[in-house]
Amino acid sequence: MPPVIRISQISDYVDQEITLQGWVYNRTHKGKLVFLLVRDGYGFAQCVAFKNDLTPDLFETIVHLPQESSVIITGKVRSDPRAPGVPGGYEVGITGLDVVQAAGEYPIALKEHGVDYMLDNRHLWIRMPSQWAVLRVRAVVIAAIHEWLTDNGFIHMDTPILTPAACEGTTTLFGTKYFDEGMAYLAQSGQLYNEANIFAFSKVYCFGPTFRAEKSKTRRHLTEFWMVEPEVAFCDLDGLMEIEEQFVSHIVQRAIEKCGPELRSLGRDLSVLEKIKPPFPRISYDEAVERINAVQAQTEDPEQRKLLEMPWGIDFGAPHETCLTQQFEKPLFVYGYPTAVKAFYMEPWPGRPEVSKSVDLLAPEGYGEIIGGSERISDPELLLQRIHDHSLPEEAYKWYIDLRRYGSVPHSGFGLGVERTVTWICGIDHLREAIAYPRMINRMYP
RNA sequence: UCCUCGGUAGCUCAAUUGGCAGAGCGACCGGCUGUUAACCGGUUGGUUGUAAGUUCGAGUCUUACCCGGGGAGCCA
Repeated sequence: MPPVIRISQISDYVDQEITLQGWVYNRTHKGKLVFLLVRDGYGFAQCVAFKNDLTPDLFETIVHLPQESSVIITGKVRSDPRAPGVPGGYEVGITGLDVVQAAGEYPIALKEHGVDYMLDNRHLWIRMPSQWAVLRVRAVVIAAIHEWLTDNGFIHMDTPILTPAACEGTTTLFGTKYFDEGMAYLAQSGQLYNEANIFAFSKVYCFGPTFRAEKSKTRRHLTEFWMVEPEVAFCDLDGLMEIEEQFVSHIVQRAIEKCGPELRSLGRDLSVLEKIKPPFPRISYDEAVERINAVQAQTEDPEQRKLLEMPWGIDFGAPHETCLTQQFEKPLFVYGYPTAVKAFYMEPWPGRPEVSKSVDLLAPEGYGEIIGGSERISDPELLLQRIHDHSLPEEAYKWYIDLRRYGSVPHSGFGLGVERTVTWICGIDHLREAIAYPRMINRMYP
């Protein structure tokens, strides 16, 4: 048997005999020839069977091969610009074919389907080129995250998933009974543990699933999503923004480098992504409010005008983020949010206690927030006061306050949402396609 | 939780004023040597989301409920 190759490497095997192990994605029957679009996990390649080249039995088998049948194909690779696939441009002239299994009638025809139907068949949907491509990009994004952080002195620390209470005391949590200790809650952030970890390791990050029991029903929310949270000792807000822009640029450039065919197959314009390099524009919350108000003043549509209303002091909604990010080609830093709309642990702006040393990173093209971060309070007295102001149980935060007693330093950190980042890089319009098995308010199957 | 749109064949959708339940795709059979979700001919396919009501007659009108899409809020 000729060597088994990966379709992603097919261009290295022109004019050579090869073997493909894969599945029949599509079959087109043209009388005396049959086109099979075969996928092997690494790509999609057209294989062509001519009646004159094969035994009558084998040709008849190929003519009737059901979609998604598993096959082992031998043949010769040739370059042909007509051949579709990922990457396209090469096809295999079939000389032999073994059917591993002839598939039963497949639920997903290569036609239009509704979202609900596709999500019910998510375990099969991930085989299709668009979903396959997005999930390949996701894997590269995750690898790039680990790569950049490791190369830049960060150590990966795992933080607990079962936690005793709300870390930020804001969002709704999933609870479960925990033996005789009362309730445990699924983590919504590893940040507070990260803050403990930096005093041992200086630069750390956690990476894991995050759970929010909010009844959000939008294209930007999942109840279970993945977040990477770096935290850095001796780092202020400016230092944090420098890290973030280097980090995000690396992720995007790696995606272009390693997933060009996948991104192109999704219809993504790579020249847009190639511009994602430091420095990123930085504007204050104050300026952002002014910019939104300026756009709002020129908006004719009364409905849109109402959505863009933006008095100083409120947090951005989706329409505000869209309005801002459409003004820039690169991701946009907005820093200095009102203290009142942010978490209790954020350092106040010097001389402006109503503003916090916080910064969000908004992805361009209307994709919106992919990072939330801040400099953390380092003074123990101020931290204690904030805990009281937010009516949080002091006893539960004893260990966290300890961190400010024993060698406190200015420190900062952020959280990057993996699915939002993948959604933006891929240019798709819904978060649910950026994870293999999305968990949403009314979906837990499959 | 709120606003809004929808639920008819395996899938995507039609069905005029309340008057015979239709098409495309899929599947199956046949034809075709360059298809890109091929195309052409034929066959197959129905508890119209559930329950009640109005009516000679309901996919269509009324009420309640269930399920889903899009948006808002909240956030990554």
